[in-house]
Amino acid sequence: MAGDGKSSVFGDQAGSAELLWGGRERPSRGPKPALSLDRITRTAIALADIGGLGAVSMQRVAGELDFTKMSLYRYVPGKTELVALMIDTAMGEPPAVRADAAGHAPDGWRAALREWAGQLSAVFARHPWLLGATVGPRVMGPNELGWTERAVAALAGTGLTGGEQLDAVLVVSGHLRAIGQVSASMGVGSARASEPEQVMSAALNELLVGRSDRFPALAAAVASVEADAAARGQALEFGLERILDGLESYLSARTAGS
Amino acid sequence: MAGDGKSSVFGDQAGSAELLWGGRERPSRGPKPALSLDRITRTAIALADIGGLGAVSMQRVAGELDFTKMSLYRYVPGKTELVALMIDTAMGEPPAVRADAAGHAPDGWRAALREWAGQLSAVFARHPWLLGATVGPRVMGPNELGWTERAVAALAGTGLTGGEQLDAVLVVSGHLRAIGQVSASMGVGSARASEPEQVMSAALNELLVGRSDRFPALAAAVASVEADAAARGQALEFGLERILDGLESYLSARTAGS
DNA sequence: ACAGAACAGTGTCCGTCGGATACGGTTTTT
DNA sequence: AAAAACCGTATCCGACGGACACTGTTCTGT
Repeated sequence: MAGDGKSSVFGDQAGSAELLWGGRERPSRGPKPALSLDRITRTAIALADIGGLGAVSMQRVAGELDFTKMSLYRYVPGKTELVALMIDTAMGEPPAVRADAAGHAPDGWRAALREWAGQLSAVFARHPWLLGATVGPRVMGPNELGWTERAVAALAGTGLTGGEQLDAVLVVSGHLRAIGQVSASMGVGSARASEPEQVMSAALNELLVGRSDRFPALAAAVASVEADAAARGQALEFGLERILDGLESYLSARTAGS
Repeated sequence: MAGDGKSSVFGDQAGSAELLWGGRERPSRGPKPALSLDRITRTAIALADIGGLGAVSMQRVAGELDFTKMSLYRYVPGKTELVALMIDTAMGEPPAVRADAAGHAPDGWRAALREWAGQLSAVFARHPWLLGATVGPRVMGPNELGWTERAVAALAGTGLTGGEQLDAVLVVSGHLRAIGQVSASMGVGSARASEPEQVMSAALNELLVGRSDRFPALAAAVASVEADAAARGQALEFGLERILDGLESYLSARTAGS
């Protein structure tokens, strides 16, 4: 395993890597394929957008295309690889970022990163299953890598080291994922909510009834949210701005010190 | 669905809520149960710790206990509820936090939150499947709620509004989850790594070979990490401190302004 | 032109999964 | 002692991911 010729950090996931990055030229012999990788992937994404990742099965995808289940395996080695393709396709090409001659964002790293976060957040909102699909080790595709590139590029001119740039991007994307998590809970149950805090506090509130003695701080916080309507709907922005604040103060402390 | 008598944000998850929070008194008639909810849950956790959530199936858990698969359904309504129990049990009781008479942490909110993060991070390291199990809407159990209570309590005396407290806790826990994600990738593939950045840059490096023109900023950042050994192993702390910095600067700006 | 190689899609089979149902044995209440 | 309640088991089901053998189609080398 670790001693074979083609050593790679990808391990058993070479199939995904090849499919995501490889050219896949058509063989010149045999009948023309009636399906295409792209069509399969997009059909699977459409199913996932409606019913979640659980609604995506080989037979359902094939059925949607009026084909047999096994025909899909001519295009995709297995479901794992299909999901990998779904992820990268659903991410889409990262939006182009404005940059000056030096490759830096004209409005500064903070605005660039903020815009990047908003766009990525919109992707998560459009494809909620992405949050569940991107847990655990996997191979990044070109689009996903492109998104990361954009974020790192926004931080490139700031004086942050390479490792710090990666770490910072991880913090921001982690926050977006966290927000996406609770946003994905929206519309579940009887209390229709439209904002993350509402979901959180609605769910928490029900649990906390009659138990505020066990969870006093939490009960107080939830009660405060329920009372103060103006405090709602800011979870994404609040967290993001706090992270950006933290980066900014770190940067100014660093430039002042050195 | 939304109009039935017992309206609840839990929707179809009443079973989990009852199992997690309800007393579950033994019925007085019939033979004594040979199993216990706790034994089943702990067996399932042990399986998940070794082979991930995918290694947990009803028959495997039952087999481990030398029982039939269906016997488990006397204790648990379904697998969803079993996983909910696994989550809350694996989280464990939140560690007690030192507090003074007013309920505030003696070393300040920053130290308290930092310690909380370290402890929660250790839980995620011990049970990596928790990251994958806690995606999507679900009912929080008493332990999970207890962890949240501790974090909110640490922020209770800071001047943050209730909603901001919840948001801040969400940011920190989101960061821990993000770190846990890439830490869970460790040991996959041939490159044995022990720190998040190493995993990230090792996986990224392999993809970036010969493609640095398409991803210049990323390639530069990764190269910098590979070169600078001292920059490694700080992902958790770096991100956490940045978040705490951001909260601190927000707090000082607020108290200065009002 | 023609044979054979390389390919595409199908039909059938297997093991595993979560779960429903029906049943016999056990313990307590009346 | 009878009846009710409960425990664990056996059997069955549909859906899942996937292996394999097979027929039909298309291109290539002679």
